[in-house]
Amino acid sequence: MSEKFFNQVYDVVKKIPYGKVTTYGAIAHYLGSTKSARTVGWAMNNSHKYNNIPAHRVVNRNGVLTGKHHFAGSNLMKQLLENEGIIIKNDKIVDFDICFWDPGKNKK
DNA sequence: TCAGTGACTGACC
DNA sequence: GGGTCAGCCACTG
Repeated sequence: MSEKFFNQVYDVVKKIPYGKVTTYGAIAHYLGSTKSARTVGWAMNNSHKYNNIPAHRVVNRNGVLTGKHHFAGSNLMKQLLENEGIIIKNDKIVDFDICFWDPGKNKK
């Protein structure tokens, strides 16, 4: 089923620990193909209808908050991340290398 | 049904 | 080192 891909994306995002972030590519790679990152993005686009998806913890490979415009406020995504101890500067995660969380590392 | 689009990424020139 | 192209999957008109 195609919705399984979405379900897996949501499942991974929900497993992101507090104070950690991941990338579309990491999720896509975890699900099979790094090139499926677009679909991950589309899944996040649909995630707004779910209130248990921490989409603010998902950024692109540069650590840039590319999806912040999809939140209620442009600074909401930044505020949520900073609230978790993540430093944001110019819509970009400063200590991205430290905050990065790889889904594969958490694989059961 | 076909074509276009999207919160992306990697490879190529 | 920067711009362009193609691939991925799902949704919409």
